[in-house]
Amino acid sequence: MQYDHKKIEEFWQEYWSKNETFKASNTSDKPKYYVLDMFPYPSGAGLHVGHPLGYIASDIYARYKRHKGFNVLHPQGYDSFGLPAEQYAIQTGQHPAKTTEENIKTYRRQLDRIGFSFDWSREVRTSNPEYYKWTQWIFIQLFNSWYNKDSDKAEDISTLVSIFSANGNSEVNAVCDEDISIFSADEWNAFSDKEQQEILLQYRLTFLSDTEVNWCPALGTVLANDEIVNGVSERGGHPVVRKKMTQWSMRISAYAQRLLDGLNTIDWPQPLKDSQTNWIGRSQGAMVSFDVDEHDAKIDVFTTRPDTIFGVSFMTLAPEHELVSRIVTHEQKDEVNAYVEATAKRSERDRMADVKTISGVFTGAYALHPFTGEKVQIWIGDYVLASYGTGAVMAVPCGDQRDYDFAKHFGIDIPNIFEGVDISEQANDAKDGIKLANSDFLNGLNYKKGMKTVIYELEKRGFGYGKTNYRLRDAVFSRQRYWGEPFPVYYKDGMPQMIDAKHLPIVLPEVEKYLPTEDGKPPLGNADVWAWDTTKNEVVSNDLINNETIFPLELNTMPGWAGSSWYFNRYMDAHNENEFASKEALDYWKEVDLYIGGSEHATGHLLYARFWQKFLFDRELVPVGEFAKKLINQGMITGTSAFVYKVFGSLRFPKVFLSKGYYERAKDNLGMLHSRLKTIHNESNKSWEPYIDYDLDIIPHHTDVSFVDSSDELDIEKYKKWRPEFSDAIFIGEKGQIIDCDNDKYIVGREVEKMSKSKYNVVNPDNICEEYGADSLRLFEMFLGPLEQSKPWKTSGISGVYSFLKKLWKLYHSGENGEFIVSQDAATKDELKTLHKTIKKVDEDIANFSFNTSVSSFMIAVNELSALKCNKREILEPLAVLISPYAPHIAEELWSKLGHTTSISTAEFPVFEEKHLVESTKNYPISFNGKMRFTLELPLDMNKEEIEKTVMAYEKTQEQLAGRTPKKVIVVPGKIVNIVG
RNA sequence: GCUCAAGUGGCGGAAUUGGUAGACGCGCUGGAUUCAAAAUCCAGUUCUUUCGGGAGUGUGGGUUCGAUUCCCACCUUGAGUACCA
Repeated sequence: MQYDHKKIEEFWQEYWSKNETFKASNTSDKPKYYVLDMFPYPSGAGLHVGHPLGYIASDIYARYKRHKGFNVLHPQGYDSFGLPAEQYAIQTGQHPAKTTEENIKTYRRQLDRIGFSFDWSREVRTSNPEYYKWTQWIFIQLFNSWYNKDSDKAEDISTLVSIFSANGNSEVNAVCDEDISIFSADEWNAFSDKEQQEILLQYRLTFLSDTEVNWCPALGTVLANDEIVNGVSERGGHPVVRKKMTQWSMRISAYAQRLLDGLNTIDWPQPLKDSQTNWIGRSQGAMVSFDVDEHDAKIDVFTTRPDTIFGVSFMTLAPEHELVSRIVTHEQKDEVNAYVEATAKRSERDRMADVKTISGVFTGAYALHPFTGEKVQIWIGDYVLASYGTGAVMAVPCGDQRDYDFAKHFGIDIPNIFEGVDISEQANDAKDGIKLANSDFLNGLNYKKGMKTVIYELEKRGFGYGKTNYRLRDAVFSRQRYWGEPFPVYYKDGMPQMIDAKHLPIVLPEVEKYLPTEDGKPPLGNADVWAWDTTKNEVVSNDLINNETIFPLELNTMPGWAGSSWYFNRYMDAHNENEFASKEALDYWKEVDLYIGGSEHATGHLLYARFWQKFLFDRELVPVGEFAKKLINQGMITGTSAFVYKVFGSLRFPKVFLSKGYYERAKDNLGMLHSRLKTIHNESNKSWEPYIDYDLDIIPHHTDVSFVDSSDELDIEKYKKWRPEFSDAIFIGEKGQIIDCDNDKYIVGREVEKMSKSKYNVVNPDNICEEYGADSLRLFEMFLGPLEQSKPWKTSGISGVYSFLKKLWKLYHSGENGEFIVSQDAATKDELKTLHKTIKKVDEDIANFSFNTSVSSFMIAVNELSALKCNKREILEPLAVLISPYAPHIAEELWSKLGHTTSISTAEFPVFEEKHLVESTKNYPISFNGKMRFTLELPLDMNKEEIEKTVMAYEKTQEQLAGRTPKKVIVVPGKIVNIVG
């Protein structure tokens, strides 16, 4: 019987699903282990071979952990709210739910075919009302919470209300909006309900505010900072402008420090930690107040270098700064206004792109230096950003290059406050080993001491205080989209009201159009039934809205990251209707032990999910403050695009394509190409016009990779069929001949690019499973290279792992007709050595996540066993278990042929015994290479003690020979023995 | 600009407490089998050589008996980030 991957894989996939082999229990004597993949967004294009890479890795680990005796939770689901389904709906009118449902079906079919050990009974979909009911519920919890800096955690809003009614807000140390006015207990109690609500909203962890947001007119929605790349939308590349809108925001800034601290407690990749650290952007320094001369105003600045305060020679405000209009002098007014207007017109993108140009205007006003009392000019300049710090800087031109450039450009003084440093060419931004000068009480101090001293003085004299600043902004949580979670919010008297949790979910209403309304409201503005009846507690028609009991519902929906910020907790108890997960389930599974996914989520999903987890932890809704102990970023599998080279120009003859080699020569020598084309014309008996223009060019075109074989030769017939407009084209081969019969080859150009439909380089895993089987696909994806690295797909390489599987099969199907034969004889030393070498390697490899090298050891093992003609049960049985995480189907098949009636996934991982390696040590020749290195010749059956004895004896000889005492002796059984002097 | 990661055959990649560089696979070459092809099996495959050797892990230095591995400088590539005061 031949190795029939199709039959085997179909059989076992059905078996697993029927027997619910991988269903995890929430109670077990075994230790728990939670392996999670980042759940996919089910796009219309389906899976390509790049997608399952991380899933295969996590599946191998999950299966391995089962063999090691763990109760493994390995779930999967869908992040099914998203923009593509909505845009498709806008174009076709098809409901996104329907598109999503269809796409999920395709995904599920494709995933099933690869043989994952997912527990599908726990599947979640973020767009299911049973799921987003709890997303809405968490939103309500956030609304009902405030951040107490004294206890350093989120607390119920009721604790804040009781403080207010007892003591007012002057003593409250909370993370809240800036510029909150102080009130007493009496004042609080005298406030109207609406006034109280307005104040509380400034403290809640999710709050409404008029924020300047990134508005994308083309998409009709607001985008978060991480959804914008180079000033255009990440999806679609549309321009983005700044716009003020009333939006829900999440007070993630409250958690800035804890999100930073938490990074030290989790095993995540360093680059990812770095980018989160960077994104949070903690910087330590001081706030300093400068009085404005002749005005009752202060300019607050944040600086990381307060020690350089005696180097201040001017101040710069952002053009948007609120003080600008107040302090500008009469003479400077026109100039300043013109500048402010000009900057406002420029988009963020222009300002970013135009870093080099120095621009700014003097306001005519002066600030007073807090220590010297000197007058310093106040300028405005667009190099100062309104959104960071206070929107104003104290400029120290000798210590900051931007201030330096600005001062040089406008001829402002550049006082030097660094001892022995030349600042005639550029600013000095070095800190170490430099002492301050011309700095009054800071003279002679270094950076560190200067910082301490100046902050002490600032605080003592009331000019400022030490401060830690974060770059992390509060996250805008509203989207003007249809296909997202509706807010459980209605508006009474203009104030947002939460719908009581027992009436959730608030289900997405039907709409006729998925576009924003004509008066600019979000798509939910199209819904007729979208009002809240507070007496019946249900969603009712908009026509019924009145002032008494029925109110309009929120028209925005939640962003994509809402549902993905807590889904890992839902898998623990996916069907619970009373809680988002039961306490028992949460206490049992606690957190994800291994999380695998792409690094592109570093400052999006992974940061927001940590934020929500910390919030839920504060409110004692989850038992741990970090949701994933270990995280691995799998690399991307890129495509290998293929190119044909089309001759282009105002040619009056049929289309011509050049083979790669000929193209390489012709592209720099178009004259040669021209005469060649002429010759070809003369030789050719085809009837095309003889005229050839000199204006030649060659353009590479993508061609579908499925028309190209492993040696990069193009199947011209297939290409012509695919592109009928080129059916009469002429193909010129490597040597410059017209390709007629078999006289020449057409070779395509190759380039590694991201897999994408438009580049025709997508490889579908279905086709690979069909031809080589899922086991081959799994082995090959691992074999391609290290998990974390991105690497190009090359289908030709798969033959290696495929023939490995065939060899393994043949080893145990050696009967005349290929029937299963297994020997009961005891294994020989060499056979045991092969087995145990493999056990050791595979065990280590999986523990280190270097899956690629285990595939190599499987191949070595099977090659060695084939050479020994070993088909013994004693070897096969453990070998099948070793291979089963990687190639589960063939492993199950062999396992059942060995007479087992349960799945191989219940088998124990074989135990490595070192004696099998030591005892089969081979002979090693001595080589004396002139100095201190020796390799010992050891007898065949020498054991460990004997080796050590021999080495000891040898050490002595060496001591005499070299006159030195050896420092270290390395004994590697089966390899070499070295003596190091 | 800054931060991080990485540079090893024709290709993907092995080799980490510093100890036989190029495992394993692809590709290629030769052979066996075959009418032929596919499949399979065997041998070879870093470069160079006067067949003794010699050189060799981006470049140049350093530490060491010994460096792909550690240190310094530089070059290249990739990723992230960017007027953050």
